Amino acid sequence: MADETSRPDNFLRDIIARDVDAGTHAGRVAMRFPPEPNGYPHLGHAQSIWLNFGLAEQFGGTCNLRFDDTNPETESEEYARALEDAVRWLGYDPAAVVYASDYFEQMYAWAQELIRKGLAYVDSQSEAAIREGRGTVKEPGTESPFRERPAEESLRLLEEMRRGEHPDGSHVLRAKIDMAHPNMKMRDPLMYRIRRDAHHYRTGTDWAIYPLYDWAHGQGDAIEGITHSVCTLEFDVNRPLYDWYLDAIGIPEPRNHQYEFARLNVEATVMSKRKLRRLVEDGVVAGWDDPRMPTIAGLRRRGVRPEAVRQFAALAGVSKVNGRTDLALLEHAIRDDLNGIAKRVMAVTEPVRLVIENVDEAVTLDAPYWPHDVTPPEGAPLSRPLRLPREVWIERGDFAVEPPKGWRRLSPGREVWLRHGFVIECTGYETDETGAVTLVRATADLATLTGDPEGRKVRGAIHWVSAEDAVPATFRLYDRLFAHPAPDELDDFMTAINPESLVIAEGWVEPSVTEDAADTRYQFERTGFFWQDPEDSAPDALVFNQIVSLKDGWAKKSASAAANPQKEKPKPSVPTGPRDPAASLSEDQRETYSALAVRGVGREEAAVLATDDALRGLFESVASRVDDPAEAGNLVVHDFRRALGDSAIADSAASGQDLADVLGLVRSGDLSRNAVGDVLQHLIAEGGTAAEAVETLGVGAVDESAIAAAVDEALAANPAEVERYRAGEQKLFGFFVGQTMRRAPKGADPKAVQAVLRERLS
RNA sequence: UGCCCUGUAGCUCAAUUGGCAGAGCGCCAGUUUCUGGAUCUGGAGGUUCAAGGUUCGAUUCCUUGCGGGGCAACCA
Repeated sequence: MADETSRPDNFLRDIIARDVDAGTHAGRVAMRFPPEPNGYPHLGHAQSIWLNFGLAEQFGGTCNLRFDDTNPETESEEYARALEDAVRWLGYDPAAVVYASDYFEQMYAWAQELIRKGLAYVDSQSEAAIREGRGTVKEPGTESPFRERPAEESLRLLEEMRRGEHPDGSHVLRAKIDMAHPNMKMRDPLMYRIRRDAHHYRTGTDWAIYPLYDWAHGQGDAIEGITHSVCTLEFDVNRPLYDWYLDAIGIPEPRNHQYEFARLNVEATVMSKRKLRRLVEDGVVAGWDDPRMPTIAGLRRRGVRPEAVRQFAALAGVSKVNGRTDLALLEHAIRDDLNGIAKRVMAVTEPVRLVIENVDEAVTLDAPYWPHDVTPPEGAPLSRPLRLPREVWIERGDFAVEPPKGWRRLSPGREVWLRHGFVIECTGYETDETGAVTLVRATADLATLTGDPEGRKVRGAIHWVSAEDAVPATFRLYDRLFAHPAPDELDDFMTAINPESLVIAEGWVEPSVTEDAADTRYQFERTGFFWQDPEDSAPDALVFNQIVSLKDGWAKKSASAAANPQKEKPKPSVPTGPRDPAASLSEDQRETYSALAVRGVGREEAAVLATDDALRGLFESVASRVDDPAEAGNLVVHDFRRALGDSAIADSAASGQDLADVLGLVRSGDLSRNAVGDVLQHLIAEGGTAAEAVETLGVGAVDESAIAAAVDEALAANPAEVERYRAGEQKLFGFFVGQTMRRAPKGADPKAVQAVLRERLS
């Protein structure tokens, strides 16, 4: 696969790399792209495809294409096919093409198992009652009266549901978790619903019940041996449920885990299926493959190549922040891709006739297809003959009766190059009764035909086509579909439609194009990249789609001169003022807080301790052994808690005595403050005494000579920085400390390092 | 009366896991040019959301506040 400009890193790559290094799945990486076949694929899918398949590729892993077809009412074969086409068009080959519906039988067996284990039950409440019972985001739910139904009864009902003996909505299967769970997804989520009369595009009427997303997704991942299950951000609240189901059916570690990233949004377009459908149904666009659509089909018909789409996905990057990517980035990726493969030819989209008065016989030029700075693709023709006769078409926009400042094109009395030809000077023009220019007159300087004679400097060059030889053509000039950067944030996104998103122009193209393959991509010089519309173009009626325009410095300059540049106003800074750390404490907690503060514990630390009984217990245990409550508070609240990470205090093997010993070692100078974290981590995980931990970790006090050696090494390795420091860049001192700490033995005391550094650098 | 995710340049993302705040795109200049493209060079642009705390040292750890997003479908 072609090399994309790859980002230095993204967090998903980091996670996978860490797992591979740790040998978590014996180094295996298995991804999957899991679309629901209920709509046409778009740029967002493209990024997901790039991410999943690309990541798998990078780590020598596999990636499946799995259709998440658990909802028979919205899904179809047609969509599934479009999705698979998109994957292959983007250049990826799935290790396997699979379907969630392949696993229905297995999922059913697991569901029975959950019922037997008392982890699931058939609920016979109405849909409304279930909704009611779920509570709200701020209030706990209530348990269903069917929650304790005997397993045999649930089993029997489920079997009947499966066979279609119960009408839609009469029963559901629910997991038995916790109706008061702060995460709504965990309040006895539904596993199966009845869709008795639905016709699934693959399983037909075999099933009368269908699994819900959560009860299907992780299981599919597990069956396929997926290692990293990547999905979009809104599923982060589903992750606990994903893991709960895997636990419930007994999938052991190492197993599949879910990670979330932010879906792609692009400036001036919409990406939701609903909105895209509205554009099609309201006739705003010509169809799902209209070149203005952000669909894969649209991009494809526009003439964009998969290389550009992949490049764009890579450039856009991956993170957990919802943002909106500049359209300029997409356009850049497209231009960058086409720049090296599109031959340059000439076409005039808005023609006006130019008569060269001193030319009678046409001149035939040998015009290069490629500019000097592009190396042509292998085997590509290098040039074509071009007839330049007395009359040619030029672009209406390239002639001005009264040229504005900075004009480099034609106007009365001025000179320009006719691209590949000679310099002409405008001698006059004709207009019709409305004042519109109908014809431009010029004389050629034939001496310039073979090159630029000494001392002649003509700034501009305009493109043209022979009026005698050119072929008529229709040009579809596409622009952004929406005139607003974020149409989906509007009350009605349809009000933001850009009326000029498609301009159809009738003009002329040079005859050489009729000899090219129909899917040839061109740059029409000074206009943009084009190709023939794959549906509507015919040899005797050429239709060209603009893939992307060229960057137009002149248009930008005139536009920005017109619109008065508005300066961003500085955001008003709201003074926050001093804060009471105890402000959000309850009455009781506040009392505890005050007592701690009086004893000398820092206020921030006291506030933390007041809300956490377990932590406060540990603190008291430490404080009773050292006579400095402030230090004990800092150690427990900051160092200990950080070292603890995600584990619980109860799981810590470190005692109050151990922590007190650590403080003692710091005080006596036997342990650097810098190494406290490592020692604590060791004590928490392994137990033992503080002294032993220092010993095993080798972070004991470091003698002066070793520090001096590290300092010298650090300074020697960064001579330029030393010079800058000596020249007055004081802030580099911290940099040297860091460099030295990295080289010195683990237990080195930064204060000692600084002392040596100061001496060496003075 | 909640829970989760998340705030770094105009935009999209980095920052060797606590040690000189960077890149691409965009923008502005200059270079080059028979494409106002491309190339090449340079530049501007930062209170790392804010205030406290821990630390020799904080974009990174802690606390609180503020902003953005998500969660109450028998959708995914």
